[in-house]
Amino acid sequence: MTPARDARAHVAILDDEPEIRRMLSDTLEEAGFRTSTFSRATEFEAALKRTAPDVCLVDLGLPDRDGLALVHRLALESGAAIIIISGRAQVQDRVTGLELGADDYIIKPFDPAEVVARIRARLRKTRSDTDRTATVAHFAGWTAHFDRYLLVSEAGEEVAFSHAEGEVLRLFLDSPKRLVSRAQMQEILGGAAGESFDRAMDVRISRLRTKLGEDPKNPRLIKTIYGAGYIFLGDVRWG
Amino acid sequence: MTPARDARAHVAILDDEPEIRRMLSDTLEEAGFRTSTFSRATEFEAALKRTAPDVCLVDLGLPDRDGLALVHRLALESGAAIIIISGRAQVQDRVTGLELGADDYIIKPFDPAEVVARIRARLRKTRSDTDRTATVAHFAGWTAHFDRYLLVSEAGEEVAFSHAEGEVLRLFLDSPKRLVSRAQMQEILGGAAGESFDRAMDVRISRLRTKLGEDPKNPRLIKTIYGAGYIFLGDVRWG
DNA sequence: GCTGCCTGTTACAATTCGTAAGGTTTACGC
DNA sequence: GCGTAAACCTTACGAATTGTAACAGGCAGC
Repeated sequence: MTPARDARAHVAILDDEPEIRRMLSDTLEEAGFRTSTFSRATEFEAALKRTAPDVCLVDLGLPDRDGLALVHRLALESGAAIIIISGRAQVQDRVTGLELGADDYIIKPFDPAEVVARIRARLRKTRSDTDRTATVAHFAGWTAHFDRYLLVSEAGEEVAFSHAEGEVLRLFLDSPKRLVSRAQMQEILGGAAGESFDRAMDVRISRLRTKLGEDPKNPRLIKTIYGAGYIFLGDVRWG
Repeated sequence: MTPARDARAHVAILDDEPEIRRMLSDTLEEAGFRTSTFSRATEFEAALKRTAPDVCLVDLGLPDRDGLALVHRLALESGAAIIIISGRAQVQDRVTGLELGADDYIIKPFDPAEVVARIRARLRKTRSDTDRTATVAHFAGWTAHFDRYLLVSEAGEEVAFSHAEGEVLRLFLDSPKRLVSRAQMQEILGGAAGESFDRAMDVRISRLRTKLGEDPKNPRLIKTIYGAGYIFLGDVRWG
């Protein structure tokens, strides 16, 4: 149903030094991660609109943006684990970095092996509850059976959903309570770029909302973020 | 009144040095955690059967048990976040500690403030992915529901706010009674630099003020500091 | 062929939010 | 006090974004 996603965890690396980018990227690829590297914050942010990495490695000493402010925004908006890499070794730096939402703080110079270990530690906690093979999900009084294309309400009502609707629903259930941009949807659902795909997406979501019994004026599960994407509220439990 | 369940997160401390135990315990209590301390692994394990802490701080240099083995068991059996505290500073030590299931590794001697920050970082992710970002805030007779984009007054009136307005409101509620400069807003709200962003910001704030029912002549909640920024007055309570 | 279902497309309505423009307030020098 | 410049507020407007109804093509099964 979902297109064969890359099973490897995706690590985004933001550092202005090419040496370090390459070193990190090589080490991480070797350790079994998928990586993408960026030298500038703007570039990095643009990429985040298209794809949602599992971990972000962020160097604080960026030329084009205040690193801490970037971390703060990431922490609020992205579901990724955020690991700061920094030359600033003062305790106060580490404390403020962590308070602003970073999940870890690694000091330069660092040992690549430790970076790998710390990334793994983060992924264990973040990812553990996402069973990739699961076919049943519970949320907001509904039970979705992806193998039978069926939604079952608490009262026992059954509502069938289609393949296209299921793709969207699964995408939402895979990352509840975080922003899913249209670009990400396009990437994952494999739509052709362009204006018309947006309309198709709208329609898919509209139909899904109807089946979930959402009030059009005031949807409680699938929220629209104007100019940014959608966010699925509701606690999700797979299995 | 029935004793309310202790809402504070519970940190279990296992260290054989009384000095350190006391120091950690004092700092953490002061930081708003509930603590319990243990000097021996056996004692600690016995306690775990009765109560499930949210975080375990474990010193590796224990007299009565191999610390790493203990960490490994904890990682498998307990849902707590595990933070190793150790005098062993080699990269290899850290890597094996993390691989065995620890969530963080702090080297002695450490700064208490960093321990607090790292514990908080762990709790953010572990505690329940759901309230990663708090979603309800009370202030000045209002209750803001960020998940529903709704302000509810004491009288029960509901006022919807948009995403852009919510961003600003959240920024204020995150740092009440402190000056928030326009530069900070720009960084955090991710606006492009330039004159035009200032005007946009003005409008956002104006609209927010209107929804909060502020008297334009005499705003009580969002105060303008001419030439510097804004300051949000009003006591904020999250949750 | 026909029928039913799924899904994209079109068209139009509704909403959001930045921008422009003009008014008001503040700070500061006189 | 007054004048001026800069900062700030508000309103109205319009471009961009999103929602949804209605239509049409495609593809199964019969």
